[in-house]
Amino acid sequence: MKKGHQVTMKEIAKKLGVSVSTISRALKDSPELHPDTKKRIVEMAKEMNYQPNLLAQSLRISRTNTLGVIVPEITSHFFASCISGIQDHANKRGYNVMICQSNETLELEKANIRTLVASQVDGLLISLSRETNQFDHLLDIYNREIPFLLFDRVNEDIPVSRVTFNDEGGAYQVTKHLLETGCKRVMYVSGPEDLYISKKRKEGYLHALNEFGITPDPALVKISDLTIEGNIKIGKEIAEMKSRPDGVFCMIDPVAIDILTFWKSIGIKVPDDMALAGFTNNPTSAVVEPPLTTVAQPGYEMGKLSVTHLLDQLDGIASDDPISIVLETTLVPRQSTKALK
Amino acid sequence: MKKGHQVTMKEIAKKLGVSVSTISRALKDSPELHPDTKKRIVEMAKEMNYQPNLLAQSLRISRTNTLGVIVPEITSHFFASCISGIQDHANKRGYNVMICQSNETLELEKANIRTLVASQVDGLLISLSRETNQFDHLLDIYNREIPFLLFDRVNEDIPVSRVTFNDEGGAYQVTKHLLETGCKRVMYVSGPEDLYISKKRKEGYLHALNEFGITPDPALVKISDLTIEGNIKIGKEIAEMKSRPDGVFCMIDPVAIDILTFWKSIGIKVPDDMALAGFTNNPTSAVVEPPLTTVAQPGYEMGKLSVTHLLDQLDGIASDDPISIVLETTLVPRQSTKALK
DNA sequence: CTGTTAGCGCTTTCAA
DNA sequence: TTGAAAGCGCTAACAG
Repeated sequence: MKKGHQVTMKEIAKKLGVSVSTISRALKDSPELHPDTKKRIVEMAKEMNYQPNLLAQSLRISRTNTLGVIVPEITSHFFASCISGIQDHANKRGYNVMICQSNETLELEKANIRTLVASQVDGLLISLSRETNQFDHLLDIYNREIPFLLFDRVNEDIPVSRVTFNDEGGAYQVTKHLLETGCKRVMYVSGPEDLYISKKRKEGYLHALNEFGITPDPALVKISDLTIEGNIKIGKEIAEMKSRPDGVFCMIDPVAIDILTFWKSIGIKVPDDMALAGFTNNPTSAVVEPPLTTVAQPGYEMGKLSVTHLLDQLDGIASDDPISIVLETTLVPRQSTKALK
Repeated sequence: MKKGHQVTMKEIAKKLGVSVSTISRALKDSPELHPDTKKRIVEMAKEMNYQPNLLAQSLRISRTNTLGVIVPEITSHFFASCISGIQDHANKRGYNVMICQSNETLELEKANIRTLVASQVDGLLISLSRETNQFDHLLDIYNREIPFLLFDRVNEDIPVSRVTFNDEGGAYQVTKHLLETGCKRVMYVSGPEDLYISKKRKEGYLHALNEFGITPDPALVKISDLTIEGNIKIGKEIAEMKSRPDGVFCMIDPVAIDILTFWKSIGIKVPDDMALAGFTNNPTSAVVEPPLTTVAQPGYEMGKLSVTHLLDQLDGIASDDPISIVLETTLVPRQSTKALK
């Protein structure tokens, strides 16, 4: 398919018998033009349906007014919300956004960075893939002074700004809630151990246990690979334990939901047999039966704060020194845990 | 923040004392270069961490290898899946993707088109907003010969390719299913009437009724504005009808789920009091209680087919003549409708 | 085998 | 008040 030709300033200039620079000036409403010329040009531009070529502009000023975003996957409601927040607020400040997903692989994450950088984005907002356990690609763009920050899935060794939730605090809240509603043996189902959130949420879990004077029991920490099969496997293992926990806190909602579904199929009652809680507050968590106690993470807000901070840095409103923005989470108690007495 | 300077060919050239075009040739592995020079250049480029400037390349060849995508909202699981399919397969063919959301408004849809066109995307994949009831902006890009197609939320008056589901067929399947499982009075809860899918799904609904020799009852068609409040209002109206339907088919899952939740709160049992079905097969529909009978629409597949067709047209593999691609849907019977005898 | 030149569309000095 | 010229980074036709 031949792409339709776009009108250029040159063509308007020829049609009107003036120079290209005059067109340029007229179109950006320069004051040093004769009103008549300006009027003629503006009208002609409209008539010919002229649209500026952002590519050319960007090349000239070496700025694209475009930001790159890399998320593990777009179909996750949480990341979709982040993207939404990023996009709305980037647009508000005159920026466009290019979105890529790493599909949770290091390889694609690297490739995405390469393309976005080649596309001359003015900055990057990155949420790391599950696989990302080495950071050369990030240090590389850091050394090349390409402005970027990390959000949600971050790493603490890269000297750039980070936007995270208070994962430790959220996990503390929900574990405490389980303990307050009568659980004595609370289990933590984690994701892969080198994930930032796996660690942070475990800290919160341990913190709450400690506060209640409970010695952590290694048998009460399990690690899922976060696939459906992996989650169900954990559900099964728990069901078959000689001495089961009476409350289970899962690192993310999908784990809890998979376990819940499996338990229902084998007749385990939640919360009577075991209480269950998740983290993230996915839309799904509200409609399962029983509705799942979880911790709300405002994704849109995270996106908004992230992009705002990065643009503030780009625009010189904020200092270039890395900062850490921590968003608070909110406990959402539902029927999958018992009520407070 | 000052953006780090990107190495250019010019700088490599100066460092090596050769001309820029030699650099260019070496970097694209031109055969007409002395192997030594080539080697020196490639090594130096690597050492200096050279990355080609896609902007400059694009400007030169008047092609960006970038596609624009406009969806009503990214946080919908269905559209997120479409995007995922689009992105994966665009990348596979060397294209990047810029995604925008219209937030279901005509105004943003227009603005998005403007930006994407100004950014010189090579083509557009558009799913119309709910508000879109005039089409000047589409005719405009059509007249300007910018390649694009419509998917899912389409309009039949624009002479471009369309990718849709067999909405009529899916609605027929699910209505038939309700009738086969014993319902006598099946209601259709539609969205706004000028929505393409509202119409198409109604046709399928009427088709099934007709096949079962049932005269459509205007009291058995309701229209929701698709907000939570609107959906609940419909749920309430149904509950208060003197002669209720015994089966309700909702145009999209969220409507069914909102109604289900409301009904549960007032003690109406599904499917015993009334059977209920949706459309789309949102992840949520599988985990509500009872699980919702629905019609599966493979979003990823739709994205994949859409982008493949558009790229085929761009690459001259497919004809420029508009075609209509229709994807089949699958009935997913679950417990919110009674079982077949 | 390599350099020179021109040009993609636009903006911005510098001159007139 | 307007035009000419240079340049953003890259490629390709043309010349050597």
